[in-house]
Amino acid sequence: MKRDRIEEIADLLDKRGKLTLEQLETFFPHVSQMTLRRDLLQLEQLGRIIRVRGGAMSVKEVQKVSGEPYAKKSAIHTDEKIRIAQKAAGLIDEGCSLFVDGGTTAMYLAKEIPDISINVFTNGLAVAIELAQKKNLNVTVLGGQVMKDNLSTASPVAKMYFSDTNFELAIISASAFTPENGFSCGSQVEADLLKLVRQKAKSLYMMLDSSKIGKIMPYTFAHVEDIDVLITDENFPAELKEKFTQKDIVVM
Amino acid sequence: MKRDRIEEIADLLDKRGKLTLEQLETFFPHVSQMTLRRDLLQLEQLGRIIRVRGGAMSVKEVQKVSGEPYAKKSAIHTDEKIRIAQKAAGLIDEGCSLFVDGGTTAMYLAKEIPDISINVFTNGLAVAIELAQKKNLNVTVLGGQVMKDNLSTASPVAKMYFSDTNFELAIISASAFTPENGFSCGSQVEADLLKLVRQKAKSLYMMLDSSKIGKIMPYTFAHVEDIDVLITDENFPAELKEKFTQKDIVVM
DNA sequence: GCAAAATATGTTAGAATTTTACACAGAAAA
DNA sequence: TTTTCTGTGTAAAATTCTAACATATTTTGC
Repeated sequence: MKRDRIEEIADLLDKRGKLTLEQLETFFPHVSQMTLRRDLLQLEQLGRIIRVRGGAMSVKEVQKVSGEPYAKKSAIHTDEKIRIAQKAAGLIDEGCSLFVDGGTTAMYLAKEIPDISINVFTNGLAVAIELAQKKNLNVTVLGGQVMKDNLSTASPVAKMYFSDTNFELAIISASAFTPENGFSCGSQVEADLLKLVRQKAKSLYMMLDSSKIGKIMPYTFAHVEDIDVLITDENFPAELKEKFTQKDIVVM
Repeated sequence: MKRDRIEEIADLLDKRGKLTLEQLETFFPHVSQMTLRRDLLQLEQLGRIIRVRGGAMSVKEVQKVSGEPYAKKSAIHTDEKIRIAQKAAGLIDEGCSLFVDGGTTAMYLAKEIPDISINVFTNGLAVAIELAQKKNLNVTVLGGQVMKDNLSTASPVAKMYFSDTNFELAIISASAFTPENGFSCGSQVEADLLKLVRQKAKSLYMMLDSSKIGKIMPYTFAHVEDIDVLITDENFPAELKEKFTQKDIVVM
């Protein structure tokens, strides 16, 4: 219930841009002001809002003024991505080793991953930082040249890491998808890395919000039959779902 | 004069991200707090900053993804560290390759590093993200297990990176220093990494704020004679300075 | 299933910040 | 020169925030 309330506050703030504590109290009459304050504090620590005198405002609101590449990108289709991330997080079992990519969807996943004893490998700096907050979790970041647009690393050197590391599960996301061209992204080194991940992981879960369907990016790193589970939102077309389920791929 | 002051405040905020009123007062000792408040109000109305409790933050800063427990830690001895970082940043030439560690002092250095064409290697995630904001600069992050307390990576695997990379200069900082025990830190893998850096770099610059003098941490990674330049603050004891200059080490 | 621990919440007092109001000085305008 | 306006300073008042503790609720470990 706390989690729900905090999500609701974040949504409200994203919608309204700015809210005073007084306003928040009318929205949540059954909890005390202090609780709302504490909720705001948490949201601030998550980086989703900033607290100002009297209340708080959403980070998105601030970003309207000027657009930093990464932050801006992660502002679109927030709700879908969070829901997808929640679904994905539910599939993670204690004790497992998994790979998570460095995209914006993965960032939401990182926030949803429970604080249990698991090993996570990632090429995303922001993802790594988010995961490092959790006590029981072990994070390893892949080294390499930092790509400025999405704050993830990708380099041929990353292969070296994989020679000594193992993970059962990889949860990754794509920038684009069509049935013909498969899952694709905009960077060749990233595609190379993800191909490697695909080969290394026993299971491959793909997160794909429906806004990416029908788009094609230059580098394909996986096809329909390569994945085990597709995690998406309600707007995912039924006829496409067929294509996956026919190949025994779970769509959720 | 009012216009100039307001511009200066805006610039300061863009650089530092966040300032308290108290800090602003030390920057502008000749005007009253109330005047500064009024300045901030104007900047807020212009959309350039956001006023938060205690002070204000630049709009740019809000867009950052940075990790919070880390941010908290970096609040102590801020002013000294910034001054040290500024000195260090002044020593960086265009076109060079350098290594920067992942500590809090390094974080300030990252903010001060000019946006020129250089290659930077680092094991600090927050440092890497900060540097990734700069267009002309090329950042490479060392992979490895993420240490939760300081958001940097350290792993034996990092050595692999060094086989193929070269840098003339390393600017690093220590958690503790005594003349007898040298420069030390709290993590063995980090110490190993820094030793490697020391060997690899042609020049080694050490940032050390005076609060760290006299402390001893478990793992020493460098001694007095290993470094080329020591960058410190005004409170650095004169008798210690002797020890360095005797060995032809520049203290600044 | 129970006890212990951890987490979440409520209540208050006190601290800190911000605002308001008014006074004063100096520059610009009449 | 006088008046007006802008910039500034001072201090009290209003508001917001934090800290501390008490209580409830949930989770965890056995």
